[in-house]
Amino acid sequence: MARRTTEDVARSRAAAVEAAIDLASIEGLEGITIGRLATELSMSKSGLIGRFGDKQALQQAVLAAAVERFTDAVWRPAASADPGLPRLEAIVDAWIDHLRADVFPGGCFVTTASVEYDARPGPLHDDVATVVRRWLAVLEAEARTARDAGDLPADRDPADVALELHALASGGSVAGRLIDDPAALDRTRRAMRRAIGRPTTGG
Amino acid sequence: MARRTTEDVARSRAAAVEAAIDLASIEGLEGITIGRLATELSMSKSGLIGRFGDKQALQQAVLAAAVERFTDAVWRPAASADPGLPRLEAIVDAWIDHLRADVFPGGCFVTTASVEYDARPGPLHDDVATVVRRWLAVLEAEARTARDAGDLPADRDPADVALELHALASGGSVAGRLIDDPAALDRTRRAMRRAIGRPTTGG
DNA sequence: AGATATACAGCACGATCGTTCGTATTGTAA
DNA sequence: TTACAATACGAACGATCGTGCTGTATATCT
Repeated sequence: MARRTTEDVARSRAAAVEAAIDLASIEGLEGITIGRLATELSMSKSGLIGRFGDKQALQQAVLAAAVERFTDAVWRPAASADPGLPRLEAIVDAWIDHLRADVFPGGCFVTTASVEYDARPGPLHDDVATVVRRWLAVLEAEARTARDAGDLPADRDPADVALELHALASGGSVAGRLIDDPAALDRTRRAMRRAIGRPTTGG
Repeated sequence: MARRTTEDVARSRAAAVEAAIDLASIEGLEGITIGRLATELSMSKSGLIGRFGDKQALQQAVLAAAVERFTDAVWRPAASADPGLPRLEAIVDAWIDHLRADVFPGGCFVTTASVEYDARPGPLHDDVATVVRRWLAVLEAEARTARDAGDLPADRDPADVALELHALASGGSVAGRLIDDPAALDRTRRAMRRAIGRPTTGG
């Protein structure tokens, strides 16, 4: 019985974080309130915050869990593809798929967090920045591999490719969601494929 | 003297809106607080809110004024360029310039507002969506002109170009600001130029 | 000059914010 | 059985939220 209880506790904490992810993907990480989250989880404010210490620790836990969710949805399916261009293409597909599937009910969580903290200092800013830097580094490494293999133009900067993909995915999904345009993700996908295509392959 | 006073009032209202723009570009449109804004303007909460009616009306006024500021910085300088590709290139340059010049102290205001309201219904959502739709329509019209003039590939969808430019500018500037990478705007500019370049011109 | 409208300060309101208590319950370890 | 740590509750804290109401000073108009 000992095991069961421990698992229950862990699951309960995880459940709180998962609920908070969904809430924060809509309202923002700063839009989380202990009261609302506690109500949604049918528990007291003090009981909820007690697990994390304070609100900031909760936000950091939520961010970490959301990154995990993103990694599962985008990186993991693509990791089995060959390094370089094939993997980049797999990432693009998985990326668009995860946006279309509403893995985060309010749009990409990292994008929301990025905008929230891009001009506000603090631990949360640093955490989000670290996450984005790491993701850009992954994309850049794949782009470099692709270029070295001749799958991208030799004069193409891998860091350019990385930022371009990231900007398109986050900007495209936000705009599409905002103006409620179902074609936006298709356009975004085409643009991302263009970004990793050889110029001579055309649009 | 009558004129003077009326102008003072208008200027006072405008000053409130301008201060709110700067505040909201950092903290978000939802992060505006009557109390903080009033303190910053050295006036009472009731005196401030009295000019607008309620907070939502203030937010809408702030959004409208921010759009004006964006238009002044990006559209107006480019409007004198020839329609089509030249104007698109001028827009890209002005766009990047305005991001580099920190026209909005906390990053592009419309981007912040887009992310805030992309998953939240209400009048603010509708206002922001209208603004973005209008801007995308402008970009699309220029792209169509460019394509019809042979400055873009015939099989290139003008709406694709519009969304691509918009996504790159908003996504690129957010990421660059977040990870504090001074080269990000250069990369974004290259990507935007790539988006309106003929494939054969290369990277 | 007197009437009227407006702008704003001051104050209070109910609500909610994050946080901190004290306490009761529970599972784990000695 | 006893001691301990974790969990969660209810209640309350001071602070701040947006928004009313009221009095007053000033500006505009007749």
